[in-house]
Amino acid sequence: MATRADVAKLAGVSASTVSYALSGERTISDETRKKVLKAVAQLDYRPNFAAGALAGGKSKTIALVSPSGEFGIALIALEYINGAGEAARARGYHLVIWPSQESEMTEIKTLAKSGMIGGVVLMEIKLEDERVAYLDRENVPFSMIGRTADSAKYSYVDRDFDGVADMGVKYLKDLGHKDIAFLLTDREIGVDTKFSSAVISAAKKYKMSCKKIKVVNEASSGREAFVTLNKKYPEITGVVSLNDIATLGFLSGAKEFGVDIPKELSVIALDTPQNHIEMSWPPLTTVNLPAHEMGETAVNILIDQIEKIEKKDRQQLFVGDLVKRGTTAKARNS
Amino acid sequence: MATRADVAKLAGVSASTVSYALSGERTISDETRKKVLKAVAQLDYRPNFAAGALAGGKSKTIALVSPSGEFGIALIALEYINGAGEAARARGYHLVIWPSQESEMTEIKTLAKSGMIGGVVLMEIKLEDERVAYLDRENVPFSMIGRTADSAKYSYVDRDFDGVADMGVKYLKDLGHKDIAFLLTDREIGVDTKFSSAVISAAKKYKMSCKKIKVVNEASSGREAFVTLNKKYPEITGVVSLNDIATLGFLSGAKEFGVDIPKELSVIALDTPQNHIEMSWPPLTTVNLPAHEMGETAVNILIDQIEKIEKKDRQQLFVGDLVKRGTTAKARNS
DNA sequence: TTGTATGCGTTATCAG
DNA sequence: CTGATAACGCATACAA
Repeated sequence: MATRADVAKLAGVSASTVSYALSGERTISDETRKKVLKAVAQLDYRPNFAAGALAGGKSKTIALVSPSGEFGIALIALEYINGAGEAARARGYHLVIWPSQESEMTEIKTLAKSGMIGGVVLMEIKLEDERVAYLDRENVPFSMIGRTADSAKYSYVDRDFDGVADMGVKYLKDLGHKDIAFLLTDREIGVDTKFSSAVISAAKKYKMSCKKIKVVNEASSGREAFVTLNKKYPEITGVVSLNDIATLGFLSGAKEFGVDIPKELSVIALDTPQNHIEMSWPPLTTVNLPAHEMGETAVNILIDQIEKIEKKDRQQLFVGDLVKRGTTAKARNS
Repeated sequence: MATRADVAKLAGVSASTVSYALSGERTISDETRKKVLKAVAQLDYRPNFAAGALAGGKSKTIALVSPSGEFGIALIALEYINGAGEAARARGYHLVIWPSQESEMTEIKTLAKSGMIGGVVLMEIKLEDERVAYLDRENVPFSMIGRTADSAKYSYVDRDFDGVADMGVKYLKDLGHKDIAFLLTDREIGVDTKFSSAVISAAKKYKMSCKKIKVVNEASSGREAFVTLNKKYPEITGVVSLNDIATLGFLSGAKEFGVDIPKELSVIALDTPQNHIEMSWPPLTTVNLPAHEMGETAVNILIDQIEKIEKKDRQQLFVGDLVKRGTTAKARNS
């Protein structure tokens, strides 16, 4: 394995020159740089991460604390992970996966002190999150996918809840719907609360009536939601769902009871994976979450922070795209 | 951050003694060990990975080359990843994620030469895989999730195709089914071929007739498969599916055409994620793939190899569990 | 613009 | 059983 010394010898320069030529930390004549780069290519030299981390005191490795993975979040999680991994590599960093059941503090501590981690990306953020407090206190650079209640001073990417809800609800409004319902889990965590009020205020903005139906992350629950809706709220013509599995059950329930989607009832699912493929018939109209891009961004703002690059956008909100498929149509009464 | 030297000083021993006390690479008196461990605890000392890798020449970091992620594999992939990550950590290793679009050789080379990788876990193995050949040639320890055509000499975990097919088909037989069909994608890669012949021979073993229906990974395709089946093969009472998305479409098609599942037709899906949650109504009977455990095992056999621990089981095949839910019942004609 | 020297925290090789 | 001491490959302050 070629080392920096080998490169130096071949290029006829000193070892440190090679370092600087590669890192750009000081000015180098064009001629020397060319010699160095040529030698690098010839020897197929790749810098040794461990040595770099040890000598420089800073590691070019980022840890991503990943959730253990229920089904629902799993798909999205992988998009985040791949996005983060790609962004890291693009900037010369490594991305370590740290599967963590809970907010295991010992894990986080080992991480922070292993000397091989330059920063941390956190997922599954709670409104009050002790991991955040700890990393902040220990001066470990970190960014979040999601955010705490007191996120003002931290770096994060998150969904733009209002934007997402608005996009979905407005589309129904444009199709002439006036009475809608929304399906949502009720897990007492930030996401649910935020989506709930976002949908409600979007409906209010467009002067639509809006009922909330609670579901859990299962098809059977979505089916029951349909039964409830069908019985209790016959006036409703449009449904916004925030759980794609329950949505599948909902569609299935409609089919079972002979209600035609989208002719009699429109359904739109929010917050679905970007590479959502057609899991239902008719295929579901969705507002996708750009998870891949969010993962990338989370890493990029973290690296900016590590490398002390000043950027304004240390907090970014994402909406995603409305993908019109087969479950939405003009309101039956419009 | 406490270093080994600090520990040595506090414990009143030499630096190297601390190393050996921790690694167990040479015999240490009980008394000294206790002193050392106490000092370690007091200072909350955590070894520095980078220094270890640099000095020892061997890194306690494993890279997992992860697929970019279509929907179909994504779920399973996350289970693999988390399993692998946990196993790695349990043995004092780190798991780096290396998202890789194709079998990008440059990526693999960077990896192998970065000096921070002690071994590699490969996913999405092709029958002929140049990454495998390269790692073998370069003497980089690796294990595979999946296997090449010439896998005899390598370490891997894989599904037991025959076992999985047998489990599913036998269950249908036990329910009195005699004429079955199976849904399968046809991507010209190892998995499809192996599952295809495994199902066919299981059917033959149990003296059942068996038709093959090709699908792609979409609900609409599953729906069409139902239409085909309904028209062309009315005698069939049981269906084995190897694609859970298409299966959803299949169920939906049955509902649309008023065919009762499971009374008139049984459906069982093979090779689904272990934490498969109820995506359909009625909930799908499945044979799960123990992906989490497979990820763990892939890492464990790799570490055995790295640490030159002799084990027989460097190749392991997995079947998984039959989970009986609501889409299977006694054959209508039995 | 470039070269020299030192140290990062370990592991491994010597001695004792 | 234990203690010195030399690498490991690189970054960086310092000298030229």
